[in-house]
Amino acid sequence: MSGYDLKSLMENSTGHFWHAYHSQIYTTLRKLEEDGALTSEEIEDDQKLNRRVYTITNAGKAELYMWLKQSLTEMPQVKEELLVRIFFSGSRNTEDTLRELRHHHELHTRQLALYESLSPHHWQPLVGNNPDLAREAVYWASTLNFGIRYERLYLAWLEETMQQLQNL
Amino acid sequence: MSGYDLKSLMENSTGHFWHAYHSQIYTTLRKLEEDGALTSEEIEDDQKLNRRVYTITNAGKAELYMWLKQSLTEMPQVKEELLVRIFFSGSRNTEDTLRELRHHHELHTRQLALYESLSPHHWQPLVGNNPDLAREAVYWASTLNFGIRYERLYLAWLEETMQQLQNL
DNA sequence: ACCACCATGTAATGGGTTACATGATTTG
DNA sequence: CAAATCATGTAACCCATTACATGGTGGT
Repeated sequence: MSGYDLKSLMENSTGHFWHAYHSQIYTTLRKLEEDGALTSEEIEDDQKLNRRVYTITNAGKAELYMWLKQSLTEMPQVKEELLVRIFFSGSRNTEDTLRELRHHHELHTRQLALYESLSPHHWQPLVGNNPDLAREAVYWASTLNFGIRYERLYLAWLEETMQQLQNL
Repeated sequence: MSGYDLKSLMENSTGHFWHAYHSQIYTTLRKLEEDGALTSEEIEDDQKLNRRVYTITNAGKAELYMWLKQSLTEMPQVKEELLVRIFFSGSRNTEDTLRELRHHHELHTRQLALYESLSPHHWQPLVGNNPDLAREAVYWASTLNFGIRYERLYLAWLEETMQQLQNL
């Protein structure tokens, strides 16, 4: 697919656990082509809409499988800016902190609704009776499930924290 | 405090939502001193143990308060490598995936136990009857609480995912 | 006409990681 | 005497973000 396609696909699939800006995607695709992991061809679409479409090579697939083969042994380190802000909020006006938390409560409520609307049975028709896709779908569903659980955790934590601040 | 102190403090306080390597800490402290947010003095400890101890300036405090004043309006974007791996695990041997998940289950079990052992009433004695510290402690407890909830979510998700993979 | 979306790139900067580098003190 | 911990730094590199930059298509 093209850089643009990849960007769109990422936005509504891996977006909640891995994202990239278009600038990074285009430069990385070029670099991967240099390394031999991808090939590309420019497609001229009659009406001069130029798209550069990439295809993974066998070497590229081999690299992916290699990456999967060696397990991740460390716990990924979290970076949550909102928690840093809460950590230093002792010197802050409580009402300001509450306003910020309420705003994030709204954001995460919307995010949860979005994930729930993407629930597995929605893409069931796409999978159809292809057993390979059905197998992959289990893994995709698992990552979506993480997203749903994460949003629920976030909302529960926000609610508990707001409650505690109101009791100060 | 010194760079070394900061590093140790971060490891057992903000570690689960913000971390930094010593190389970054030392260079950033120097940069903040240049910017006038910190001052430092070298302390020679009789036995020639040189420590460079930093103190925040009023300008530095003002910067911190400014940063707190302007709310975070965007949702911080998550980057979870394990989820990327799961997303691409359709082509993988199920047993390999399960082994990796089991390993992470162990890691997160240990992490949860650690957080639970740090539970707020443990640092109650430190706070004593200082009302300023008591106020701050509410915020610190809130971030620790997030950590505990996060580890529980992670474990529940791992268990559900392992169950589903075993049913394949 | 303007806006949203399709489509692609480069450049500058900033942030973060790994590796290189050193040396003292304390504990088993 | 070896290992862990205290203590500090630099350099190279890589990854990621923001800003700069361009131009076509389709709908209201």
